[in-house]
Amino acid sequence: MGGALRNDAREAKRSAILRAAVEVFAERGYEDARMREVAERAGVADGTTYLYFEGKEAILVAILEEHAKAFLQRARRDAAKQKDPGARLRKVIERHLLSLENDRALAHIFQIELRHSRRFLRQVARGQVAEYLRLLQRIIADGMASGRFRNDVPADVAARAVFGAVDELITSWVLAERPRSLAGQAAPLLRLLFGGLESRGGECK
Amino acid sequence: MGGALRNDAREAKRSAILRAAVEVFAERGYEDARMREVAERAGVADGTTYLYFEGKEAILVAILEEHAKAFLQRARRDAAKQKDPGARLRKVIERHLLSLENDRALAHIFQIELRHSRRFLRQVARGQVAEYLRLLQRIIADGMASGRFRNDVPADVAARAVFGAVDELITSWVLAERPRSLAGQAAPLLRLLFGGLESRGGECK
Amino acid sequence: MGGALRNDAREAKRSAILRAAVEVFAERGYEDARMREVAERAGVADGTTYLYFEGKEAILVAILEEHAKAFLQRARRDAAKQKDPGARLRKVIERHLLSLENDRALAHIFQIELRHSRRFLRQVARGQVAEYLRLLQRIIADGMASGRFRNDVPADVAARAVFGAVDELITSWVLAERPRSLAGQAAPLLRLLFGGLESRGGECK
Amino acid sequence: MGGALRNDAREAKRSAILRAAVEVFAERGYEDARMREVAERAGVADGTTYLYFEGKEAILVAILEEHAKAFLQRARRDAAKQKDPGARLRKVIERHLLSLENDRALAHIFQIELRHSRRFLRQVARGQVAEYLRLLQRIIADGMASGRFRNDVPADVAARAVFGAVDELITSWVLAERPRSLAGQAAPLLRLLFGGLESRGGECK
DNA sequence: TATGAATGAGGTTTCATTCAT
DNA sequence: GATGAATGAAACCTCATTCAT
Repeated sequence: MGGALRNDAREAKRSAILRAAVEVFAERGYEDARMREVAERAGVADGTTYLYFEGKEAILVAILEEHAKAFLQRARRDAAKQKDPGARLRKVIERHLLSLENDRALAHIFQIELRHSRRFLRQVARGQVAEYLRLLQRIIADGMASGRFRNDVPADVAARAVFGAVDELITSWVLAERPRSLAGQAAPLLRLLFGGLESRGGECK
Repeated sequence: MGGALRNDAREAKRSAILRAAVEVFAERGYEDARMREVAERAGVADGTTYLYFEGKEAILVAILEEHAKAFLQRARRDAAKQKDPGARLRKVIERHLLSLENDRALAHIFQIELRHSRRFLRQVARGQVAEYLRLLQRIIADGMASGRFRNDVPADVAARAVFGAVDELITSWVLAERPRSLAGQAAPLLRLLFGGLESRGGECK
Repeated sequence: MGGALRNDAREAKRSAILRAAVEVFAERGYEDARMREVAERAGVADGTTYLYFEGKEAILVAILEEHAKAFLQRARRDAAKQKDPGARLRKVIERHLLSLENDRALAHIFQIELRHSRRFLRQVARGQVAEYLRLLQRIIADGMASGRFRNDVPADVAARAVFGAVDELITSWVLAERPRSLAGQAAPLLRLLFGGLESRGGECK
Repeated sequence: MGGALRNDAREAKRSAILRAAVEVFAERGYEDARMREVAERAGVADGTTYLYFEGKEAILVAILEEHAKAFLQRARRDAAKQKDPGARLRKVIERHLLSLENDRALAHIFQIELRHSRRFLRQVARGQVAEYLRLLQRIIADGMASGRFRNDVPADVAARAVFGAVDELITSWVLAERPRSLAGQAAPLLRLLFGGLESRGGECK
């Protein structure tokens, strides 16, 4: 019980450090962020951060994994609730946009700071993205199997295209001085992704 | 004649430095790249790089601007040759994919190293992207005006979605250990972008 | 108690750095002095010096201010003990000569290294000199008021002349390969400053 | 004759470089002065300065030697014209003050930039000062021998005191934002140097 | 467990000087 | 002689990380 309490305290401190890091990384950028400032803002001493994380980059990794994991869970749960692949995809994309619109500092980390170096991207960030891409790909493949989605495009290419489109919208939003609501762009984006650019000519009824 | 270096000799040295920088930046990443190595590989002394560029970041900017400008020019010229907005868009996207597939180190710089920091992105890189987005948006708007493209999606959202989809494919390719041909992915991507995910159901015969 | 360093330990380290700097600056000259050597001689790591001082020039300023302040205090206290302006001036000058004779490395800094640049002189070093000149001027003005000193010479000119004479003696001493005792030159210098060059002819009995 | 002409041209270029250096050194300070700016202002190419001087410091030395030599010559000639040691000393000091008041940039060099480092002072600048001190000392010794000057002060101490007093007045003037005429301070300074600080009491009628 | 003072590696850049033309 | 492009040595300082307390 004492252990549980101490575990709670430990967890709280860990969270404080992570949250402080999200803010500082978003404000100054990862490279220009100072561990000292992270520690200060978390209300702990410089050295204490190293009792919770291996180092600066480990904090970045932890931010990524924690949020990515949570997002993927929610996305999977959302998807599971929908029968139709179209609805599933829609739900996931909406979740994606909403998750980041609700936390701009975190969005900043995800869209920009996590894309620093090839090494980092390859070893860490893309692991989570790959996971996400697999989810998208599975939904799309299901849609293809059911005849709902076209099947003359490889599912992995489609998944990456969908991800890229969503991702770019979010990056624009993060970089904009006066961003327009992300959620508001979900509908047109989905219309586009589902129906494509071309107008469905009158030849079809 | 004094020391007046012929302009083409100067230009050759400048190019050598830029090319060396592309390679070193791609190999080690911008942050881990050493100016010494850039100079060495360009076959000049350390200080010489500073006669041609203000500093390390200026080299990154020069790489961006030089290639982005050239790409935009080619893309505009390509587009101008096509009457149909659909063909125009297709041409531009193909050009985009091909340009980077032909120079993997450069692709690396464009997809990863140029996205370092918010400051850099906002002030420099996104300037070029914005230019490119405007080109896409114009083509799409034309297509909408002519009835070729659907018009229930804002042209700027569509442009960003298209750019994002292409961009993500390239990033995957850059990060892949054994990348599949980019050009080979152009056709399915275009099919998807033009026609959307949904199968044009049997209702249309 | 955490890492709270006792104040005297901190003070000791600060002093060690300052003393090391006095020596290195005197041996190599400020420009040729290496921060690494200062740190080494102070027995701390390179970076530690920057925990105590903002930078190299800040160390030079600290040397100046610390010693100048202490000297001025002693000089004022000395002066206060004397009733007669003549005795006051004598005391201050003797103090000035002795202070530097006792610490040749420090004298070197004061006579030479602190006079580097116009900027430095104007902004920093001369501030302390001005303080000292004001002390001299006040004593001289007192002497004039009391009839002890001639009053056909502006007190500020007299103060600068006195300072200049003392200063030059010290500089000569600092630069000499085999310097003669500075204190030993105090008496003749004072005789000269008080009585002037001209012999007080026999006409005065 | 052709050689003479070329010599003139050579001499003119040498002078241009020296004058440019005086200005740049005075404006920026020796350390912050750029050889490029010296060359530019002299109207020659960077490398050309090295055909006339060994390097940057050699230019500083040349400035010193040229002007010091000329000054010493004039001072000696002035002195030779006067019979009385008092008048001789007065003439020399007035010449000293005037020479520098007439060329503030040069005065800056002499009072500040030439006092950089111990090495420089010892090896170069002080050589000229020593020469000057010898002149002063000789005059003073003459005055002592003739009974004009007191002889209870070593002539070399007196010479240094006189030099120091004059030197300090000039330094103050160089550093002052709104300097008062130097020549105007000659009379009181001389009164002080000759008569000393003490009022020659009424006992002397 | 927490602290925070201390560490020390590491790199961009400047600029006096050189030398091929 | 003149040029000016090229050279390359050299050092201050930062800051992630450690570890004695």
